[in-house]
Amino acid sequence: MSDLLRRLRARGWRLTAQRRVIAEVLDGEHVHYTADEVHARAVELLPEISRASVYNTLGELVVLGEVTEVNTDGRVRRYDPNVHEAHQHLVCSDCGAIRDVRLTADPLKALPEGERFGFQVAEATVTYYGRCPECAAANAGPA
Amino acid sequence: MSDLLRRLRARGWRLTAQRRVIAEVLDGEHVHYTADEVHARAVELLPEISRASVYNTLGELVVLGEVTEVNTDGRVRRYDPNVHEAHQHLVCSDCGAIRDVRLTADPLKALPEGERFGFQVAEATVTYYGRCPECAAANAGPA
DNA sequence: TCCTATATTGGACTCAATCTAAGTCAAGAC
DNA sequence: GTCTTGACTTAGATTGAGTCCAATATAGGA
Ligand SMILES: [Mn+2]
Ligand SMILES: [Mn+2]
Ligand SMILES: [Zn+2]
Ligand SMILES: [Zn+2]
Repeated sequence: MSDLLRRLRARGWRLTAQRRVIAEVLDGEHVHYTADEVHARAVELLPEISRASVYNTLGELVVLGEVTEVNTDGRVRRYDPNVHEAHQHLVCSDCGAIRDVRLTADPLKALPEGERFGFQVAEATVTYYGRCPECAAANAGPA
Repeated sequence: MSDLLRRLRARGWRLTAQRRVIAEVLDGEHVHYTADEVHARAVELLPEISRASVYNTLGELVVLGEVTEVNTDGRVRRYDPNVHEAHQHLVCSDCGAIRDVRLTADPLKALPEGERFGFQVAEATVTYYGRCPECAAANAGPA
């Protein structure tokens, strides 16, 4: 993701080894890692990288709009580098697996003016929940 | 919410002072309290009630389908007693205020078969984000 | 009233996330 | 190429929501 690094450079970012490694971990589509998962993968490439740097860098990437925070389980936050293609998420209610999905209708259209209460509505996130094929195969009954 | 209490009784629940008080706090529509907010309000009515009882009871109410968990900020979980009317949430990105909203289209309809990846999709949650009128009035610029 | 299965309690514990203070180094200036 | 400096990184402490548990209390049936 030297594309990302180039953009960050243009924004006046100091290109440190830690930031390079985090950008490399976040390279690839359809990735939704937690901060600790990013850290674990970053450590493979740069053993001394600290958790704080991972949190700092992820937070800055979110502010810059290069990554978005996703929370599908109400517990851990995940980081999604796929900001170029508008998409929503489909989550397995058993195992937590996450898939990117593209909708055929704009969710903002489903919120009528009379239900906006004077808000300047800017964004909608939609999360679908269901059982994935693997979990359905592994277990016929409920979780 | 003696309606709720009656239903819980029918389910074999013991009616303790703590559970009565929690049910009373959750009475009323359009309420989205955190566990600690429920606890703070419950303490007004029953000073010795513990945080553990609030968490236990909220968890049981969720399992029984009498309350739903809502997470709009990726941090704290909130508890929503409005399970009788299907609705979604509109959240102020400045102050976190939450409004219940009713949609004109079923969000499940917007997820085509080709984007379901074999999942048995059961549910969708939609959250809208924007600035509420109060925050817009208080501050013209961004947060 | 008594009994006991069930509920409550305080406090310790977990874990993600944030903060702190001291040390490090990228990159612009020369 | 070397110097300088403030932005960056680090390990460890701290916070705060949420969980767990052994001891204690009690709802409600016998
Ligand atoms: Mn995604
Ligand atoms: Mn609600
Ligand atoms: Zn699954
Ligand atoms: Zn607001």
